Amino acid sequence: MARTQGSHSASTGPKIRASAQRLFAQHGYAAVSMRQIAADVGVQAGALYNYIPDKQALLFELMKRHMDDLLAARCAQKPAESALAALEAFTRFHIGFHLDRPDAVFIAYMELRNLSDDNFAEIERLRTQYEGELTQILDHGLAERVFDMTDLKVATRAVIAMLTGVTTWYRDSGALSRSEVEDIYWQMVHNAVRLT
Amino acid sequence: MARTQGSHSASTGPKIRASAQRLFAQHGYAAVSMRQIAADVGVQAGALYNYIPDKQALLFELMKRHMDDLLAARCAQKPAESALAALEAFTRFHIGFHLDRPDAVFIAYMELRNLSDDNFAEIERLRTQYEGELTQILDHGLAERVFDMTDLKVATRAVIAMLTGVTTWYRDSGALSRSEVEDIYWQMVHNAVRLT
DNA sequence: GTTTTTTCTGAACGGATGTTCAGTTAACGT
DNA sequence: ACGTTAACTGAACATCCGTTCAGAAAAAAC
Repeated sequence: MARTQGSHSASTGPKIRASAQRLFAQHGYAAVSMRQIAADVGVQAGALYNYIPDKQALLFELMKRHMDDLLAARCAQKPAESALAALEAFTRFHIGFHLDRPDAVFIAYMELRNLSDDNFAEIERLRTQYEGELTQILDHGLAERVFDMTDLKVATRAVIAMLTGVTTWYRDSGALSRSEVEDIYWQMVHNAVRLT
Repeated sequence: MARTQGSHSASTGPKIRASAQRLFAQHGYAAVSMRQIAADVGVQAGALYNYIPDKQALLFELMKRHMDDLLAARCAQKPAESALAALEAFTRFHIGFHLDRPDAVFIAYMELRNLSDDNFAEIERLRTQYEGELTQILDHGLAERVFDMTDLKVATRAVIAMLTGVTTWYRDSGALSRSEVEDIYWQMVHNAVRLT
């Protein structure tokens, strides 16, 4: 046997990424074999190599796409009029974006050590760029005298860690709606950095 | 060849755990082979099985010990006189304990999905127990009217995520001392939950 | 000094791993 | 209708995996 019915490049490529994303998020990059991904797509392992050079490149592409999406979505937001409004918008955006992509988020945070040195550097660059968005907001808030914090960089990381943490426990089937979760986190973020 | 000079059970056991902890933290459980661990200990792979039933048990033992240490160290703290003092003590304790054990912390947060169902349930139980300590403090603060928060459980998780995040960036060789980091985080945690 | 026990080696087990490739077939262009 | 191309199969490659075990040697017991 060889080429199967209804097979074409346009659908297999995305299918591979979708299967890999789900499997990597569930079991981890190192624990998932190319044969498992192929089986999930409905194809033999060799066929994967028509779409990707190797397993490492598949992981990198998933993470790169996720970071590009994140930065693009962030840039698409309309600029806020004040630092306070900007921080609220960032908080709600971050929570919403991350809850929409639990698998991609999981991979982006857990599989950094499985990237080659070059690939890691690229992802880290994008991550730092995103962090910079929040740093800028907090910095503006300092200038406007509406925020107060001892260390700008530490505050940036603390806020992002707190917000990203929502993905470890939130489930759509749970008691709280997304907007309720956003409200709760926004209150805490605001209090954490507000001028008292 | 067979038994080597200076070999004895009392030192090989701890060596295995130490090597496994470092390698698991660095490359991930699934990416580290028993032969790599054995080589790091200075022994052949087969010798490991005099000390552990299998690889899974090795991972579980590392995580179980970490959680037991965490809960024991927490219980050893003297009780605080107020909710505010208790939250400050918890904040400083959590940061200090976690910065002392970067490898163990990394494993405890990253390798949960590589635990068997039974082992996962046990670790999860201990993690929930630790979370409960913070929930209790926040609850007392609500009763004392010094804290205010919309959702007790969400606040617990948000604070823990923020505090644990320190392990992802802090280095002893960096610009900030540990007590400076503790001060900064304590200020943010306090503000996040204080009554306004 | 001899025997017993503990600790480890080295080889082996069946199976899984990422990746390559010649060959086969479906889909497409004309 | 026919030739070309794109998509995939299935087998093979060398290498690694976790785990077992008979046997050897060092340490401990007597």
